[in-house]
Order: sequence, then C-alpha cells, then structure tokens
Amino acid sequence: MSKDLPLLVSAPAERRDAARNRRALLDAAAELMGGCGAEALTMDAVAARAGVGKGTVFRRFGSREGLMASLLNHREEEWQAAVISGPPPLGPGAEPMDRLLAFGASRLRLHLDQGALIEAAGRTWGENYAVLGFASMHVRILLGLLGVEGNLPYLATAIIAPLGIPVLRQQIDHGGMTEEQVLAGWSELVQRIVKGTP
Amino acid sequence: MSKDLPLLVSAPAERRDAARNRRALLDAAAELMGGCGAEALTMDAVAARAGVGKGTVFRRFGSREGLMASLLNHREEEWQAAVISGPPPLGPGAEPMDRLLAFGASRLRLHLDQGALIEAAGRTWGENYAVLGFASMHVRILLGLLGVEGNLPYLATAIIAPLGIPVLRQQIDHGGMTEEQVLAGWSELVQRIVKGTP
DNA sequence: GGGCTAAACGGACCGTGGTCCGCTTTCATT
DNA sequence: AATGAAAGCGGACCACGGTCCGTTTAGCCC
Repeated sequence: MSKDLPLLVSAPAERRDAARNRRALLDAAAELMGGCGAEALTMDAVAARAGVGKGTVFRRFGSREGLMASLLNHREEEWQAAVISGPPPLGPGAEPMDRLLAFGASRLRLHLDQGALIEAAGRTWGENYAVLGFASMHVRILLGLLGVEGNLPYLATAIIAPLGIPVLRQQIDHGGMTEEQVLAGWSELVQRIVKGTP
Repeated sequence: MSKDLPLLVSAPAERRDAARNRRALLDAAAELMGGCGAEALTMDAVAARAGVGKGTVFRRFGSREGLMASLLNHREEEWQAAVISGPPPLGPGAEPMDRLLAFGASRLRLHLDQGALIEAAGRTWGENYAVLGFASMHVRILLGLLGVEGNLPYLATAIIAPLGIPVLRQQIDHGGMTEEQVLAGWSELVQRIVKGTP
C-alpha cells in the first residue's frame, strides 16, 4: 500500500479530532439554523450542540461571521462547479448571452435563498475575494465573447452589483417589485450594456 | 402675542432636556469618532462624554447603528439639499446627462468619505428608504429627461448599486482600481445604459 | 510501547451592546 | 404657585461574542 503523497498541498493537514469537530460544528450550526433561523443562533448553543467547548468554535471559524461564511461556502462551491462544468445554459455549451442571463437568474435565486445567512456573515462573506472574483471574472469573459469593448473589469462588477442582497431587499421589500420583475429588469440592463457598445 | 399653533406637525415636540441631551450625544459621538475612529467607539464612552446615562443613548437612538445613522444624516441632508437647490451641475440648471454624471461623482465621494461610518451603521442606514428612495427617484427622473425608455425604476437602482460601499471597496481595495478609474467606469456604464435604448 | 512535540481543547473570564424599572424633570393646566 | 401626568433619565443588570491559558490528545520517531 502506498502512502499518500503530500502532493503540493501546503496546508499541513488537519488533525483528525479537529476535522471531526469541524464537521460536528457545521452540522450543529445547520440544524440550529433550520430550527430557529440565523438571527437567533448563538455560539454557545452551537458549541453545546456539537459537544465541544466554545473555544473550539472560535479556533475553527474565527468568529460568528466566519462560521456563517463556512456554511455558505458549501452552496457557493456547488454553484461555481455548476458554472464551470454543469449543464448549459449556466454551464459551458450555450451562447454567451444565454449563459449571462442564466448566470443572473441563478445568482439571484442563490442570493434570495441564502439572504439571511449572507447578512449574518457580513463582511467576512461580502469581502470574500474568491467569491466576488470568480463571478466577476466569469461575467468579464462572457462580455468579451459578446464583443463588448471598454472597461470590462468595471462593467463586470457593475453588472453583478444589483444582484447583491441589499439591493434586492430594497427592490422587493420597499420598491414593490417581484422576483420576476427584478430578473426582467436585470436582463434588460444587461442587454442595454451589451448593445450600448459604441 | 399669538400662541404657536401646532400646525399639522404630528410629532408632539421633544422635551427641552431631551433635545439638549440629543445634541450633547451627537457632539460627543462626533468628537470621539474624530479621535479614535468609528470602530472603537463604545456606547458607554459616548454616554460618559456627554454626561448622561447609557439608557439615554439607547432611548434617543435605539441602537449603536441608529446613532451612527444619525451622524450620517447631517451630511446626507446637506447632500440632498445640494441636489435639490444647489449650484449646477449637481443642482438644477445643467443638462440632464451632466447632472447625472455629477450625481455619480458626488455620491462616490460622499460614500468614500463616510465609508467607515456607513459600515458601522449597517442595515439601519443601508435600508433607510428615505435615502435610497431619494437617490433612486432623482436618477429615475434624469433618465426620463434623457429619453430613456423601459423599466426606469429598476434601471435607477441598478445605476446606483455600483456606488455602494461594498462594491467600491472591492474595486479599489482588491481590484486595484483608483477612485478616478471607478468614476470613469461608472460614467461609461451610464453612457452605455442611456445609449442602449432600443 | 514509551516518550516527545505541536496542535487542539475547554471553560472561566472580559468587554460591550442592549434592557429594565424606580426615580426625576418638564410643562400644561388651573 | 401648585399639581398631576407623561416623558425622560440613569445605572444596575443581562446575554452574547470573543480571548486566554492550563490541560489533554493526536501523531511521530525511537
């Protein structure tokens, strides 16, 4: 039997008890979330439910926001995988504009689904460069394929911005729009930006 | 001498000690902010500095975020006044497109100036309908004057979204853009949206 | 297996945001 | 000026996020 090679993994691998506790904590957090919502979730409760001390929770996740961000991470990874190698039109194989519109619809749903969690994760998630960077790069590439010229990095972030939770909340809760209207508005926005190429 | 009529004011007027304490608290908060930044400001410190009890702070402002939002309110009101009746191109008198571009530049600066405070105020400020609603209505009207057709309410919020602090932080801190590049990108975005009218 | 080291653990402890309730002040009315 | 009621006040109190450090445990080398 060959020993596993360490490959190029620089992370020195987690100790087994640490890994077990991390999973126990994520499971406990998910269960408590399902029962009471993100707002009411306390770190003491998570620790107790997982059968570990509170210090362990903070050692693993750094902060309450970090724990929330870890919960979000699962869904985000699935979503990124769907973009990279899932079925069209979100994944490869469809026309760029169809992929772009599918991106918006999918991202919109994801954000609305996870809204409470995203808000609870605050800046730890919101400033997660890996997440923002991936979406931004994807949109930027699609815009390039569509023949859009100009400041693509900026346009990409500007196209993604109205899909953020605070904007969606304003439009839906205060502006009286439905989810469908928001998506239709976003699609129109994208068409205009693509069309407006001088 | 005629007694002041109550007019149509529904607010039953603040008692004099309450008004005095409110100003003292806002002044104290502003001073402490200047000294240590928004992050380090504690409610106990504000109360002590203003010479009142902590309960009074929460009675006036509801929460820490509420206090931050009240501090922001001054600047916001000045800004709204400048839009409504200040000198062009931000105020009335300039061409719609010039006003729109001036709006973006002015809003961008305002947000960057008050970034720390805005983040400290969190949702209490971010979901302030009066603020979002004013900006959104203003942009919507300008778009109308520019002959843009379509879902103006949506387009207005989408144009404002990339001027939000989280997006600006991403672009400037992680994306390597300068303030000038962001403003140039936003101007380009607006031109495209206006031009893209079918 | 024995022993060594670094990592992980846990829960007592602390600071801060937020609440509560008995006491004080304002002010309208007479 | 006296008075009554409502608004305001203050600081003891609580809950929760986050830290710290003495103790335990996993994993490795002999």
